[in-house]
Amino acid sequence: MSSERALALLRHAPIFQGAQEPDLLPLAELGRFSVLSRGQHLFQAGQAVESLYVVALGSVRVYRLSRGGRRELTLHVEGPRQVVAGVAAFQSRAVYPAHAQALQSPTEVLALPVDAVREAVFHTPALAQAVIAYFARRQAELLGRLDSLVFSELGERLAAYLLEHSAAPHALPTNSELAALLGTVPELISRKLGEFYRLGWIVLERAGAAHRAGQRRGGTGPAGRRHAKRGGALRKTPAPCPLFSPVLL
Amino acid sequence: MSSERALALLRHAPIFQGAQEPDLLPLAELGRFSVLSRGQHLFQAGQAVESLYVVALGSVRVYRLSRGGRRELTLHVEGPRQVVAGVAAFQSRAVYPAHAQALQSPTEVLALPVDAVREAVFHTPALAQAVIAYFARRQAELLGRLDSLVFSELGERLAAYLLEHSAAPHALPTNSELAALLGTVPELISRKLGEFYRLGWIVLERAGAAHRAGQRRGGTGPAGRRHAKRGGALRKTPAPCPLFSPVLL
DNA sequence: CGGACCCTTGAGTCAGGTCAATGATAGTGG
DNA sequence: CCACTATCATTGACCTGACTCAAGGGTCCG
Repeated sequence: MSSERALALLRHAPIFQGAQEPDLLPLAELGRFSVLSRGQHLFQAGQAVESLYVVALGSVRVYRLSRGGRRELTLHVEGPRQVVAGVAAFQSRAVYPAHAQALQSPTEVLALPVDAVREAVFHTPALAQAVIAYFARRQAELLGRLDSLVFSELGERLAAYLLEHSAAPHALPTNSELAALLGTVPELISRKLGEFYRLGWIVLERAGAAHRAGQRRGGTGPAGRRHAKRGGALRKTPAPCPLFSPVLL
Repeated sequence: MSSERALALLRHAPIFQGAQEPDLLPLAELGRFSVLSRGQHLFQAGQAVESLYVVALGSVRVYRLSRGGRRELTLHVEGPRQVVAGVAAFQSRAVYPAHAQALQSPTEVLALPVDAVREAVFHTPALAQAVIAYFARRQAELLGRLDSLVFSELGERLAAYLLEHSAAPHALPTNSELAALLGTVPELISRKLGEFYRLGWIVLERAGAAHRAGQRRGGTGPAGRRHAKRGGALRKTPAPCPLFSPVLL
């Protein structure tokens, strides 16, 4: 039964944190899994909202395009157990406000019909409470995003990103992906990383031996790649590039 | 009884749209009105969240400061019936994420204790539903804000603002206020408005005869003030400045 | 009249962005 | 194994929007 998998997934989804199994059962039964490959879209901005998705495997990037379509801004990258379009599902004008695409190659999501979700949430206090808490968290994140974009400059945002993601040695996303995440263009990411490298804030390493876990960087210029650390008042060093680990200094 | 006024206010607050009077009664009874004068703070970012506020009269500006404190970004300006700190009230780490201050001189707000609000919302499906819808709207607004800040340049944001607020002839906020709203500094607002004026996109008029409705602009440079129109693909003309009315062209 | 604010401007600086060329890598189909 | 193509990263040249600093004037209030 796929509804068992669905139930297990829903039980651990933060958006429903605190809900009891019986509350989630009806939703789990309506859920349908589907598999996407890297680059495939779950939905495009402007489409009518039909489903809310829970990531089961892989990861999904939610992003908006600039009017000209020349630039994009990544709003979220959701991994397993995270929800995509969780907010849109409760909006009255039911169109997705952003695009969503799979980032890795097997990416599996559970689609839940929005009507059923609304129904369940509105009739189950525990669910409603969980959703409210989730929305509040979400908005706090967005606010943080907002003022980092307005108040801090690129170097700072990049350094913050690197520090935040330096827990385990791992590969850096593509420069384009980083650019979309930080609200800029790939060229600037390259320059900044180069600068950090020259300053000794980061170390770099070929992606060579790396497992090709869904996405890996292609060519590498002159010196290979860098890795970074820094920030307004931050202090930390980085390690190997596509792969890196943090080291305090 | 002030609780009657409170109830009337709550019944028309969008955050509780759809709720029935009996659901709101307990909240209304716990509400306390207070009056602030221009510039006075309802709360500062970082303080523990104790109340959620519903504006009864006047208007409240919610804003964040940059780390250095040199710049500020206005997140919302809430008028009568609107809620301040509606999202913060449901966050687990209970500290206000922003500052809030009265914009006009009598500004009256109804303070509701957050515990009571949470209690009421979590136990009343109609309220929970209303709050969820409100949060979803709120997030959509924030998203719009986000990408206008990331994707469009100042002239465009200013024009958009002017168009959006040109319904009735009325005074423009201070340049500093506009700057905070649009994520920039007062000097640039002045330059851009001047530019729009020279282009004939806006007309201006001394604030002279204007009623001093809480805030009015002080001195006026050379030509007085401007008024604006323009935008990526927008078409509209404006009228007198501090006071203006829109005119299609 | 002095002080506190505002608005307006000129000058100068710089981060961030555009455009385009160069080199590499990985994957594909032979 | 190899030519071929698509995707990336890196850089130099150059442009410009946005910001800072500072000065000049106004208005309003006490």
